[in-house]
Amino acid sequence: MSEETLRVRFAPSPTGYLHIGGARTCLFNWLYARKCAGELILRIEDTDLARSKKEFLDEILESIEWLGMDWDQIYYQSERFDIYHEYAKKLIDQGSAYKKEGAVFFKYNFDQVKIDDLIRGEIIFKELPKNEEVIIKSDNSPTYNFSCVIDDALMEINCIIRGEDHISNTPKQLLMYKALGFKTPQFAHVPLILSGQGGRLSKRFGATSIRQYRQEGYLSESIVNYLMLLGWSPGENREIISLSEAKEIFTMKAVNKTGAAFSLDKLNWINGEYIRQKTTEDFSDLIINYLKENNALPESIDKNYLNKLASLFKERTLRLSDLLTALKPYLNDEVIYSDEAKKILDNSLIKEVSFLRDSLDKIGDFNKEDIEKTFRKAAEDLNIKLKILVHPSRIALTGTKHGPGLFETIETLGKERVIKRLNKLIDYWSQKQ
RNA sequence: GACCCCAUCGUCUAGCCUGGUUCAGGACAUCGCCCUUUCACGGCGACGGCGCCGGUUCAAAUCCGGCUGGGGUCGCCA
Repeated sequence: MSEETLRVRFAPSPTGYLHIGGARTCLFNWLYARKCAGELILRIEDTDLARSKKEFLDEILESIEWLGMDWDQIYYQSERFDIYHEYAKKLIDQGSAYKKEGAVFFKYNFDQVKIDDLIRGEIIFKELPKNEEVIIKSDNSPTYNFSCVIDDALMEINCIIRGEDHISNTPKQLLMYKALGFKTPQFAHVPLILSGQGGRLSKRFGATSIRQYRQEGYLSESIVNYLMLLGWSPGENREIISLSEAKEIFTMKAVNKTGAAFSLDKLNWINGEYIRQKTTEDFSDLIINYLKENNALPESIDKNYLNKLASLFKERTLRLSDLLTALKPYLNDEVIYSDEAKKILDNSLIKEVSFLRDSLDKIGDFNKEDIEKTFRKAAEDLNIKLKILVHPSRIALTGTKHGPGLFETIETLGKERVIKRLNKLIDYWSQKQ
């Protein structure tokens, strides 16, 4: 006796972009399928012809792949209307369904309906709000609950992994399985993702599509990792885990029953972790692509320079989008002093900074070690603390109070830019007097 | 309202199935200290939780019941 092959499915509706919740449902399906050497079927539920759009479909497929998942088969419900009609007729013929007002209604009686749920155990419904359900609408298209049952049965899905919001759909679907004589599948209703406030995610959250997170500079590894942690735990106090590792140790039993609130803070932290794990070269490539996508990469900037920026910012970047502003002084000629920075500039140091500028100008090989030596020597000669030179210099060069180590920053920017910017600060002070 | 699901730090969770080894472990966030030219990283530390009431038991976060609270569903949407 051979074990039955696991067959699961993810069934998105192309009436919107792939959102966080859908992505996680897909993820659990994928993890379970891969862990059990089963098959993942992608079923596009495009029965609502008016609202389904190619644009959404493309985005959904693209996002699934971008996240690092794949599928074994794909079906489109819009191509299967004949099949649904055939089974509706069967139900009518056997007296379980009837036509009314141009639609087909499935009628049912029951004592109780039992759901075999891998995550929640047995769920028993003793009452349902209705005793009939539309299965074919008056425009001849099937309803969700009907096409879903027919397809899950025909595609031999033996474990249905979906959101908890579908629990209440399950009894009527099970009744249809029974009426049609189909073998009933197992279920796994995964908890919902809630907004930070505890409510439904999609309703109060703006940024819910995977595409949007991608545009904001989140890495696919981070999103997948975070989504896995929402409702599942790899154990051993692990927080950072890759898809390929997770698919080895995933179990449905370890999936929680409780809804989980989405935390941008934690996602940001995970994204930072993945960025820090990148090699400088990889991070540099990421930056290049991101800047290009946002038309923020001047042509004069070369790869070598970007590698240096990557190493400067790897430890201090949470999202690639943060770089859009942080990198401005490095990519553009103009430096704008922030309001916060201007306060430090109240104290004019024309003499000291001029001296520093002249000292720096004399350095032959502009490297951070010699730059630091020059700074220390200048401070000593001027009989002031190093800080007194460091803070205004940083502002002169980048416009802000914060940033990477100053000496590395100076080396990266190069002598020409540095001298020019120090002169600009000196001018700024002169004009204030 | 009816039906269904759920309940450990502010948030995500480990522990719960197989009660004692847990005056509950980790992570994010917050706060403090260290490192340091700033920010960040890193290190160290603090804060903070088993919703409530009963029951079972020598013993309950762990088992049972009720209550309360939160969530979901009640569309010819999916």
